[in-house]
Amino acid sequence: MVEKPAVRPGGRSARVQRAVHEAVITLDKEVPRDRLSVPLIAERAGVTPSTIYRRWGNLKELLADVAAERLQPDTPVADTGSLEGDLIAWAGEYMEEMTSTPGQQMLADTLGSTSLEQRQRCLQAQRHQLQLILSRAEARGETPLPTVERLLDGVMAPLTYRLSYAPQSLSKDNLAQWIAATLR
Amino acid sequence: MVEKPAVRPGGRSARVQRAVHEAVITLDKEVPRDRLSVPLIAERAGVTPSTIYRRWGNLKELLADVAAERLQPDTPVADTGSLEGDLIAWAGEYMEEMTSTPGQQMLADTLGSTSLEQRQRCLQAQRHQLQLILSRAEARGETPLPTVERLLDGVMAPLTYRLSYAPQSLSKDNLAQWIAATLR
DNA sequence: TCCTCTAACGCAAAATATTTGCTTTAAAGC
DNA sequence: GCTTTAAAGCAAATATTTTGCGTTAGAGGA
Repeated sequence: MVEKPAVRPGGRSARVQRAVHEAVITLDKEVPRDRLSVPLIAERAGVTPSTIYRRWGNLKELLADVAAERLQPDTPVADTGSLEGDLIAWAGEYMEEMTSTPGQQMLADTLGSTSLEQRQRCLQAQRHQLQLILSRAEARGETPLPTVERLLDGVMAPLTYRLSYAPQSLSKDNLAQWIAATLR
Repeated sequence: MVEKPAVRPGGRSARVQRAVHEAVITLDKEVPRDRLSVPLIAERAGVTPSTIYRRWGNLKELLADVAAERLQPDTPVADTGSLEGDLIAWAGEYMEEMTSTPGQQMLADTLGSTSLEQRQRCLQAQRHQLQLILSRAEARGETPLPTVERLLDGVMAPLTYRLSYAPQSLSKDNLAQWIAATLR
Protein backbone atom coordinates (compact mmCIF):
# COMPACT_ATOMS: atom_id res chain seq x y z
CA MET A 1 0.00 0.00 0.00
CA VAL A 2 2.50 2.61 1.10
CA GLU A 3 5.73 2.15 -0.75
CA LYS A 4 8.70 4.24 -1.76
CA PRO A 5 7.14 7.22 -3.50
CA ALA A 6 9.63 7.39 -6.35
CA VAL A 7 10.39 4.05 -7.91
CA ARG A 8 11.04 5.54 -11.28
CA PRO A 9 12.65 8.80 -10.32
CA GLY A 10 13.35 10.01 -13.83
CA GLY A 11 10.13 10.94 -15.46
CA ARG A 12 6.40 10.99 -15.15
CA SER A 13 6.39 9.45 -11.71
CA ALA A 14 8.55 12.21 -10.32
CA ARG A 15 6.50 14.88 -12.05
CA VAL A 16 3.31 13.55 -10.51
CA GLN A 17 4.89 13.44 -7.08
CA ARG A 18 6.03 17.03 -7.36
CA ALA A 19 2.69 18.20 -8.71
CA VAL A 20 0.79 16.50 -5.90
CA HIS A 21 3.12 17.79 -3.17
CA GLU A 22 2.86 21.31 -4.54
CA ALA A 23 -0.90 21.04 -4.79
CA VAL A 24 -1.09 20.03 -1.14
CA ILE A 25 1.12 22.91 -0.04
CA THR A 26 -0.70 25.61 -1.97
CA LEU A 27 -4.17 24.28 -1.19
CA ASP A 28 -3.29 24.06 2.48
CA LYS A 29 -2.90 27.82 2.42
CA GLU A 30 -6.15 28.40 0.57
CA VAL A 31 -8.71 26.14 2.19
CA PRO A 32 -9.43 25.21 5.80
CA ARG A 33 -7.99 21.88 6.82
CA ASP A 34 -11.24 19.98 6.93
CA ARG A 35 -11.94 20.96 3.31
CA LEU A 36 -8.69 19.51 2.05
CA SER A 37 -9.66 16.37 0.16
CA VAL A 38 -8.00 13.96 -2.22
CA PRO A 39 -10.22 14.89 -5.18
CA LEU A 40 -9.45 18.56 -4.59
CA ILE A 41 -5.72 17.93 -4.46
CA ALA A 42 -5.91 15.69 -7.51
CA GLU A 43 -7.68 18.35 -9.54
CA ARG A 44 -5.15 21.02 -8.62
CA ALA A 45 -2.28 18.69 -9.41
CA GLY A 46 -3.82 17.76 -12.75
CA VAL A 47 -4.05 14.14 -11.78
CA THR A 48 -6.74 11.53 -11.22
CA PRO A 49 -7.79 10.80 -7.63
CA SER A 50 -7.12 7.12 -8.09
CA THR A 51 -3.51 7.96 -8.81
CA ILE A 52 -3.18 9.47 -5.35
CA TYR A 53 -5.02 6.64 -3.64
CA ARG A 54 -2.90 4.04 -5.40
CA ARG A 55 0.33 5.76 -4.53
CA TRP A 56 -0.24 7.10 -1.03
CA GLY A 57 -3.13 5.00 0.23
CA ASN A 58 -5.10 7.80 1.83
CA LEU A 59 -5.08 11.48 2.67
CA LYS A 60 -3.45 11.00 6.05
CA GLU A 61 -0.40 9.27 4.62
CA LEU A 62 -0.09 11.82 1.85
CA LEU A 63 -0.15 14.67 4.34
CA ALA A 64 2.43 12.90 6.49
CA ASP A 65 4.66 12.47 3.46
CA VAL A 66 4.37 16.12 2.50
CA ALA A 67 4.96 17.27 6.06
CA ALA A 68 8.05 15.10 6.44
CA GLU A 69 9.33 16.51 3.18
CA ARG A 70 8.79 20.06 4.34
CA LEU A 71 10.54 19.31 7.61
CA GLN A 72 13.72 18.46 5.77
CA PRO A 73 16.09 21.38 6.29
CA ASP A 74 16.47 23.56 3.25
CA THR A 75 18.54 26.37 4.71
CA PRO A 76 21.99 25.75 6.20
CA VAL A 77 22.38 26.33 9.92
CA ALA A 78 23.61 29.80 10.77
CA ASP A 79 27.12 30.02 12.19
CA THR A 80 27.01 32.32 15.20
CA GLY A 81 30.50 31.57 16.43
CA SER A 82 29.62 29.38 19.39
CA LEU A 83 27.91 26.07 20.04
CA GLU A 84 25.39 27.62 22.38
CA GLY A 85 24.63 30.38 19.92
CA ASP A 86 24.20 27.98 17.02
CA LEU A 87 21.83 25.84 19.05
CA ILE A 88 19.74 28.78 20.14
CA ALA A 89 19.57 30.08 16.58
CA TRP A 90 18.70 26.77 15.00
CA ALA A 91 16.29 25.42 17.61
CA GLY A 92 14.80 28.87 18.00
CA GLU A 93 13.94 29.03 14.33
CA TYR A 94 12.46 25.55 14.52
CA MET A 95 10.39 26.58 17.54
CA GLU A 96 9.21 29.68 15.76
CA GLU A 97 8.14 27.71 12.73
CA MET A 98 6.42 24.98 14.69
CA THR A 99 4.37 27.19 16.94
CA SER A 100 2.70 28.78 13.91
CA THR A 101 -0.60 27.34 12.74
CA PRO A 102 0.83 25.65 9.64
CA GLY A 103 3.72 24.37 11.75
CA GLN A 104 1.38 22.85 14.31
CA GLN A 105 -0.47 21.23 11.46
CA MET A 106 2.70 19.73 10.00
CA LEU A 107 3.62 18.34 13.38
CA ALA A 108 0.20 16.77 13.77
CA ASP A 109 0.41 15.34 10.26
CA THR A 110 3.70 13.59 10.88
CA LEU A 111 2.90 12.42 14.40
CA GLY A 112 -0.56 11.25 13.42
CA SER A 113 0.47 8.95 10.62
CA THR A 114 0.58 5.23 11.14
CA SER A 115 3.87 4.61 9.39
CA LEU A 116 6.95 5.24 11.48
CA GLU A 117 8.90 5.90 8.30
CA GLN A 118 8.13 9.60 7.93
CA ARG A 119 8.93 10.30 11.56
CA GLN A 120 12.26 8.56 11.21
CA ARG A 121 13.06 10.81 8.28
CA CYS A 122 12.44 13.83 10.51
CA LEU A 123 14.54 12.43 13.34
CA GLN A 124 17.34 11.68 10.92
CA ALA A 125 17.24 15.24 9.64
CA GLN A 126 17.42 16.63 13.18
CA ARG A 127 20.32 14.34 14.02
CA HIS A 128 22.09 15.48 10.91
CA GLN A 129 21.66 19.17 11.66
CA LEU A 130 22.84 18.74 15.23
CA GLN A 131 25.83 16.74 14.05
CA LEU A 132 26.75 19.61 11.76
CA ILE A 133 26.54 22.10 14.58
CA LEU A 134 28.66 19.86 16.80
CA SER A 135 31.29 19.39 14.11
CA ARG A 136 31.69 23.12 13.79
CA ALA A 137 32.02 23.44 17.55
CA GLU A 138 34.66 20.75 17.52
CA ALA A 139 36.56 22.54 14.76
CA ARG A 140 36.52 25.66 16.90
CA GLY A 141 38.05 23.68 19.73
CA GLU A 142 35.06 24.06 22.04
CA THR A 143 35.06 21.52 24.84
CA PRO A 144 33.54 19.51 26.38
CA LEU A 145 31.05 18.64 23.67
CA PRO A 146 27.75 16.85 24.33
CA THR A 147 26.68 13.93 22.16
CA VAL A 148 23.93 14.26 19.59
CA GLU A 149 21.71 11.97 21.66
CA ARG A 150 22.20 14.19 24.68
CA LEU A 151 21.09 17.21 22.67
CA LEU A 152 18.07 15.31 21.39
CA ASP A 153 17.03 14.31 24.90
CA GLY A 154 17.91 17.59 26.56
CA VAL A 155 16.74 20.11 23.97
CA MET A 156 14.70 18.68 21.10
CA ALA A 157 12.65 16.36 23.31
CA PRO A 158 11.30 19.00 25.72
CA LEU A 159 10.81 21.34 22.78
CA THR A 160 8.83 18.78 20.82
CA TYR A 161 6.91 17.67 23.88
CA ARG A 162 5.70 21.18 24.52
CA LEU A 163 5.05 21.87 20.87
CA SER A 164 2.53 19.08 20.99
CA TYR A 165 1.06 19.40 24.46
CA ALA A 166 1.39 23.04 25.44
CA PRO A 167 2.68 25.20 22.57
CA GLN A 168 1.43 28.40 24.21
CA SER A 169 3.75 27.79 27.16
CA LEU A 170 6.90 27.93 25.02
CA SER A 171 9.32 30.82 25.06
CA LYS A 172 12.85 31.59 23.96
CA ASP A 173 13.84 31.71 27.62
CA ASN A 174 12.66 28.19 28.02
CA LEU A 175 14.71 27.06 25.10
CA ALA A 176 17.82 28.89 26.27
CA GLN A 177 17.54 27.20 29.65
CA TRP A 178 17.31 23.72 28.18
CA ILE A 179 20.32 24.42 26.02
CA ALA A 180 22.36 25.87 28.85
CA ALA A 181 21.51 22.97 31.15
CA THR A 182 22.39 20.43 28.50
CA LEU A 183 25.76 22.02 27.75
CA ARG A 184 26.65 22.20 31.42
CA MET B 1 -18.63 21.12 15.22
CA VAL B 2 -16.54 19.79 18.07
CA GLU B 3 -18.09 20.66 21.38
CA LYS B 4 -18.08 19.29 24.87
CA PRO B 5 -19.06 15.65 24.43
CA ALA B 6 -21.45 15.51 27.36
CA VAL B 7 -23.79 18.46 27.56
CA ARG B 8 -26.54 16.46 29.16
CA PRO B 9 -24.60 14.04 31.28
CA GLY B 10 -27.57 12.32 32.80
CA GLY B 11 -29.26 10.22 30.20
CA ARG B 12 -29.34 9.25 26.58
CA SER B 13 -26.45 11.46 25.63
CA ALA B 14 -24.16 9.75 28.11
CA ARG B 15 -25.33 6.32 27.03
CA VAL B 16 -24.53 7.09 23.42
CA GLN B 17 -21.11 8.38 24.35
CA ARG B 18 -20.31 5.25 26.31
CA ALA B 19 -21.64 2.96 23.59
CA VAL B 20 -19.59 4.71 20.92
CA HIS B 21 -16.41 4.72 22.98
CA GLU B 22 -16.81 1.04 23.75
CA ALA B 23 -17.51 0.26 20.13
CA VAL B 24 -14.30 2.00 19.11
CA ILE B 25 -12.26 0.13 21.69
CA THR B 26 -13.58 -3.33 20.88
CA LEU B 27 -13.56 -2.82 17.12
CA ASP B 28 -10.00 -1.54 17.28
CA LYS B 29 -9.01 -4.98 18.52
CA GLU B 30 -10.98 -6.79 15.84
CA VAL B 31 -10.30 -4.97 12.62
CA PRO B 32 -7.16 -3.46 11.09
CA ARG B 33 -6.91 0.27 11.55
CA ASP B 34 -7.65 1.22 7.98
CA ARG B 35 -10.92 -0.70 8.14
CA LEU B 36 -12.18 1.22 11.15
CA SER B 37 -14.90 3.50 9.81
CA VAL B 38 -17.65 5.65 11.28
CA PRO B 39 -20.47 3.51 9.84
CA LEU B 40 -18.86 0.40 11.32
CA ILE B 41 -18.51 1.99 14.73
CA ALA B 42 -22.04 3.34 14.55
CA GLU B 43 -23.47 -0.07 13.79
CA ARG B 44 -21.63 -1.69 16.68
CA ALA B 45 -22.72 1.05 19.04
CA GLY B 46 -26.33 0.76 17.92
CA VAL B 47 -26.35 4.32 16.71
CA THR B 48 -26.78 6.19 13.44
CA PRO B 49 -23.62 7.42 11.67
CA SER B 50 -24.98 10.94 11.57
CA THR B 51 -25.07 10.94 15.35
CA ILE B 52 -21.33 10.39 15.41
CA TYR B 53 -20.64 12.96 12.72
CA ARG B 54 -22.79 15.53 14.46
CA ARG B 55 -21.16 14.97 17.79
CA TRP B 56 -17.50 14.36 16.98
CA GLY B 57 -17.16 15.87 13.52
CA ASN B 58 -15.09 13.10 11.99
CA LEU B 59 -13.33 9.83 12.72
CA LYS B 60 -10.04 11.49 13.60
CA GLU B 61 -11.55 13.58 16.37
CA LEU B 62 -13.49 10.63 17.71
CA LEU B 63 -10.36 8.52 17.88
CA ALA B 64 -8.50 11.34 19.60
CA ASP B 65 -11.28 11.63 22.15
CA VAL B 66 -11.26 7.91 22.87
CA ALA B 67 -7.48 7.81 23.08
CA ALA B 68 -7.36 10.74 25.49
CA GLU B 69 -9.97 9.01 27.60
CA ARG B 70 -7.96 5.79 27.69
CA LEU B 71 -4.85 7.71 28.64
CA GLN B 72 -6.48 8.94 31.80
CA PRO B 73 -4.94 6.97 34.65
CA ASP B 74 -7.24 4.31 36.07
CA THR B 75 -4.84 2.59 38.45
CA PRO B 76 -3.21 4.41 41.34
CA VAL B 77 0.56 4.84 41.19
CA ALA B 78 2.45 2.11 43.01
CA ASP B 79 4.26 3.15 46.18
CA THR B 80 7.74 1.66 46.07
CA GLY B 81 9.11 3.57 49.02
CA SER B 82 11.27 6.07 47.16
CA LEU B 83 10.81 8.85 44.65
CA GLU B 84 13.17 7.28 42.17
CA GLY B 85 11.47 3.91 42.52
CA ASP B 86 8.03 5.39 42.08
CA LEU B 87 9.11 7.24 38.95
CA ILE B 88 10.70 4.16 37.43
CA ALA B 89 7.62 2.11 38.19
CA TRP B 90 5.14 4.61 36.87
CA ALA B 91 7.01 5.83 33.80
CA GLY B 92 8.12 2.28 33.09
CA GLU B 93 4.56 1.07 32.96
CA TYR B 94 3.66 3.98 30.71
CA MET B 95 6.58 3.15 28.43
CA GLU B 96 5.57 -0.47 28.32
CA GLU B 97 2.03 0.40 27.38
CA MET B 98 2.98 2.96 24.77
CA THR B 99 5.50 0.85 22.91
CA SER B 100 2.84 -1.76 22.19
CA THR B 101 0.97 -1.57 18.92
CA PRO B 102 -2.29 -0.32 20.44
CA GLY B 103 -0.30 2.15 22.55
CA GLN B 104 1.50 3.54 19.52
CA GLN B 105 -1.86 3.91 17.86
CA MET B 106 -3.30 5.81 20.83
CA LEU B 107 -0.34 8.15 20.80
CA ALA B 108 -0.76 8.79 17.09
CA ASP B 109 -4.47 9.37 17.58
CA THR B 110 -3.97 12.04 20.23
CA LEU B 111 -1.01 13.73 18.57
CA GLY B 112 -2.64 13.68 15.16
CA SER B 113 -5.81 15.47 16.11
CA THR B 114 -6.29 19.10 15.27
CA SER B 115 -7.74 20.16 18.57
CA LEU B 116 -5.27 20.84 21.32
CA GLU B 117 -7.92 20.02 23.89
CA GLN B 118 -7.37 16.26 24.05
CA ARG B 119 -3.63 16.63 24.37
CA GLN B 120 -4.05 19.08 27.21
CA ARG B 121 -6.17 16.51 29.00
CA CYS B 122 -3.30 14.03 28.72
CA LEU B 123 -0.73 16.54 29.90
CA GLN B 124 -2.93 17.44 32.84
CA ALA B 125 -3.21 13.78 33.78
CA GLN B 126 0.55 13.35 33.66
CA ARG B 127 1.08 16.45 35.76
CA HIS B 128 -1.41 15.14 38.27
CA GLN B 129 0.24 11.75 38.58
CA LEU B 130 3.67 13.27 38.97
CA GLN B 131 2.37 15.67 41.58
CA LEU B 132 1.04 12.70 43.53
CA ILE B 133 4.39 10.96 43.41
CA LEU B 134 6.14 14.13 44.53
CA SER B 135 3.74 14.65 47.42
CA ARG B 136 4.48 11.19 48.71
CA ALA B 137 8.20 11.83 48.44
CA GLU B 138 7.76 15.06 50.35
CA ALA B 139 5.79 13.23 53.06
CA ARG B 140 8.68 10.79 53.35
CA GLY B 141 11.02 13.70 53.86
CA GLU B 142 13.01 13.10 50.70
CA THR B 143 15.02 16.12 49.62
CA PRO B 144 15.79 17.93 47.44
CA LEU B 145 12.67 17.47 45.34
CA PRO B 146 12.45 18.42 41.66
CA THR B 147 9.48 20.38 40.35
CA VAL B 148 6.79 18.76 38.25
CA GLU B 149 7.93 20.78 35.24
CA ARG B 150 11.46 19.54 35.68
CA LEU B 151 10.21 15.95 35.65
CA LEU B 152 8.15 16.63 32.55
CA ASP B 153 11.13 18.09 30.69
CA GLY B 154 13.68 15.63 32.02
CA VAL B 155 11.73 12.38 31.91
CA MET B 156 8.38 12.52 30.14
CA ALA B 157 9.66 14.65 27.26
CA PRO B 158 12.50 12.36 26.14
CA LEU B 159 10.26 9.37 26.72
CA THR B 160 7.47 10.81 24.59
CA TYR B 161 9.90 12.05 21.95
CA ARG B 162 11.31 8.57 21.50
CA LEU B 163 7.94 6.91 21.67
CA SER B 164 7.03 8.91 18.58
CA TYR B 165 10.26 9.00 16.65
CA ALA B 166 12.21 5.88 17.62
CA PRO B 167 10.18 3.54 19.84
CA GLN B 168 12.45 0.59 19.11
CA SER B 169 15.38 2.44 20.68
CA LEU B 170 13.71 2.67 24.09
CA SER B 171 14.79 0.62 27.07
CA LYS B 172 14.34 0.59 30.83
CA ASP B 173 17.99 1.57 31.15
CA ASN B 174 17.30 4.65 29.14
CA LEU B 175 14.44 5.59 31.35
CA ALA B 176 16.38 4.95 34.55
CA GLN B 177 19.14 7.23 33.30
CA TRP B 178 16.79 10.10 32.55
CA ILE B 179 15.25 9.76 35.97
CA ALA B 180 18.59 9.57 37.78
CA ALA B 181 19.93 12.58 35.87
CA THR B 182 16.80 14.59 36.60
CA LEU B 183 16.88 13.82 40.32
CA ARG B 184 20.54 14.72 40.57
C1' DT C 1 -46.67 14.90 38.76
C1' DC C 2 -47.46 16.83 34.53
C1' DC C 3 -46.34 20.03 30.96
C1' DT C 4 -43.29 22.50 27.95
C1' DC C 5 -39.07 23.18 25.70
C1' DT C 6 -35.09 21.80 23.26
C1' DA C 7 -30.69 19.34 22.51
C1' DA C 8 -29.66 15.20 20.60
C1' DC C 9 -31.03 11.35 17.87
C1' DG C 10 -32.98 8.73 13.81
C1' DC C 11 -33.99 8.37 9.05
C1' DA C 12 -33.33 8.77 4.30
C1' DA C 13 -31.96 11.38 0.29
C1' DA C 14 -28.20 13.88 -1.77
C1' DA C 15 -23.54 14.94 -2.26
C1' DT C 16 -18.72 13.35 -1.94
C1' DA C 17 -15.17 10.38 -1.57
C1' DT C 18 -12.96 5.81 -2.22
C1' DT C 19 -12.16 1.45 -4.49
C1' DT C 20 -11.61 -1.42 -8.42
C1' DG C 21 -11.23 -3.57 -13.09
C1' DC C 22 -9.59 -2.54 -17.26
C1' DT C 23 -7.15 0.34 -20.74
C1' DT C 24 -3.54 3.42 -22.04
C1' DT C 25 0.86 5.74 -21.57
C1' DA C 26 5.62 6.56 -21.01
C1' DA C 27 10.00 5.42 -19.03
C1' DA C 28 13.57 1.63 -18.47
C1' DG C 29 16.45 -1.75 -20.34
C1' DC C 30 17.89 -4.25 -24.02
C1' DG D 1 14.14 1.14 -32.25
C1' DC D 2 11.60 -2.60 -29.69
C1' DT D 3 9.82 -4.85 -25.68
C1' DT D 4 8.37 -4.79 -21.09
C1' DT D 5 6.04 -3.05 -17.23
C1' DA D 6 5.16 0.25 -13.45
C1' DA D 7 2.30 3.90 -13.06
C1' DA D 8 -1.53 6.75 -14.78
C1' DG D 9 -6.17 7.45 -16.71
C1' DC D 10 -10.99 6.41 -16.98
C1' DA D 11 -15.40 5.14 -15.40
C1' DA D 12 -18.48 2.14 -12.92
C1' DA D 13 -19.39 0.29 -8.42
C1' DT D 14 -19.14 1.09 -3.38
C1' DA D 15 -18.74 3.46 0.67
C1' DT D 16 -18.76 7.43 3.35
C1' DT D 17 -20.23 12.00 4.69
C1' DT D 18 -23.54 15.71 4.79
C1' DT D 19 -28.05 17.62 5.31
C1' DG D 20 -33.04 18.58 6.01
C1' DC D 21 -36.64 17.30 8.65
C1' DG D 22 -39.43 14.58 11.79
C1' DT D 23 -39.08 12.25 16.51
C1' DT D 24 -37.63 11.36 21.23
C1' DA D 25 -36.14 11.73 25.82
C1' DG D 26 -34.32 14.46 29.44
C1' DA D 27 -34.32 19.12 31.86
C1' DG D 28 -36.65 22.58 34.22
C1' DG D 29 -40.66 24.99 35.78
C1' DA D 30 -45.62 25.28 37.30
